[in-house]
Amino acid sequence: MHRPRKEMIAETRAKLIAAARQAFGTLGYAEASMDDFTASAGLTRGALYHHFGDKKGLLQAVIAEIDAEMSARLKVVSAKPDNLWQGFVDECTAYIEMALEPEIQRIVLRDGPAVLGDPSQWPSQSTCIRSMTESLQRLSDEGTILAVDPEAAARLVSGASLHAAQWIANSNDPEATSKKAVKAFKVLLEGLLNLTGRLHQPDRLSSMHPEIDQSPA
Amino acid sequence: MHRPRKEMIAETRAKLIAAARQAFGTLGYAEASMDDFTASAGLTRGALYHHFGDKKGLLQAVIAEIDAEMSARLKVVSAKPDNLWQGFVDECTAYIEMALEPEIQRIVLRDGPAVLGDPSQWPSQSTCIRSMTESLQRLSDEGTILAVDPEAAARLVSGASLHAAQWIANSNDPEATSKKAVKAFKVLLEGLLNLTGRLHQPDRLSSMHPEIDQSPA
DNA sequence: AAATAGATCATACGCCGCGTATGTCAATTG
DNA sequence: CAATTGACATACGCGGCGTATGATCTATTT
Repeated sequence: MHRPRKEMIAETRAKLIAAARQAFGTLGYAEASMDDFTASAGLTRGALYHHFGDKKGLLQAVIAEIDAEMSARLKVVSAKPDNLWQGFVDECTAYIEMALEPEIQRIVLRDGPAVLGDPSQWPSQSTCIRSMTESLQRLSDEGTILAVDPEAAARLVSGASLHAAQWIANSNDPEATSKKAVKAFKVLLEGLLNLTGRLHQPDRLSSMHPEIDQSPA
Repeated sequence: MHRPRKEMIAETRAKLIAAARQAFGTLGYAEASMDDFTASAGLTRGALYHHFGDKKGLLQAVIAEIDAEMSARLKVVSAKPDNLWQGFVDECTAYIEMALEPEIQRIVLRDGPAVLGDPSQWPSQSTCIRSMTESLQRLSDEGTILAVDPEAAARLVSGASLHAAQWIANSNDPEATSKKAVKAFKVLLEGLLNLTGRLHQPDRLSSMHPEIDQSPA
């Protein structure tokens, strides 16, 4: 039987990825010593070079894993409501909230781009963008939003979301900052809505961030 | 006379910053050898450590220089038109165009955050944000835009701009991508406008990107 | 004016981390 | 059962960084 063999290999890969993810997330890519975190997985750099080629390869694998998780979470969130627009809004909210997590900030948003180049080029990041793009495409077909290029809108919205998240996460008063960011984000998103003949529909966005106070300034 | 003395020191600092800026911009921070680029400036690492403490310190100085240039360019652009909104739009345009420059992408947008942490924390990046924030504050006072927190809006808009710029710069077809991005950006920005009683004013944004076709899809 | 102090920069040393080349053992294959 | 391949560990060398030390020059002090 050649099963335990394959399983051992998969386990080795998984252990390396897990150890690297931990090290990259806490120390950062540059400060994480390959000798150290491979040892913490009960292995050596030999295994690392065999499976991933080099340190960058491991980072790619770690990011791919994280991005797959993010994408899965987004898909669940956006598919939940029957209202498409609400699904999109929830997706944006979830996106911001994920970008608040230190591990994602550090590995995906900071070290990733520096080491692997612009995220819009990786297959992984495209997954999240594609998810958001599809949501916008459906909204466009439905007539809910104006006729803009869905991918372009997705990238702008995700860019705004990510910056908002980093701003919030590194703020002295994350609560207050979050309130301000969400309100402004709400206004920007309303720019996408097709309002012909129905000027203001604030309720559409009322559940952007349920846990946060939405009362006007 | 103790003038040449001061001048020599300033010149040394300037030479180090220039050499580092060149190396960081082309090779990237991690690949840039301190021995190499100090030598290219006719100096050694001794001078570097004396003036800037370490490699990070030099990066900070380089970024401060670049950011000062960016801020100056933005101030000029935004002050030119008599129309405040037009000034803001021009400022956004200039922001995107600067973010297309490889040196700024590499040093300020990718390596900077990875090495120095989130940009919203550095004094430098705040300069650009503050400039945009002030523009939005005036527009808010004027009643041209809705009452949102100016800093929040500035950060969202700059985030969207930066992502758009990176997307464009790394695209296979930058021309086409730019068209799509600008149109979507236009729609989002219109979300900020206070449209009470005057629903559509597309001409307000007509000069977002004069060199690029603005015709509808 | 001689001496002292402090600043500017170069030189020299050691450490650590990465990449590669090599070795070893187990598992698969015929 | 011999041969081969794959999975990992070990060993070596190189380069980069940081620091400690040294040399030179300038500005003050008396």
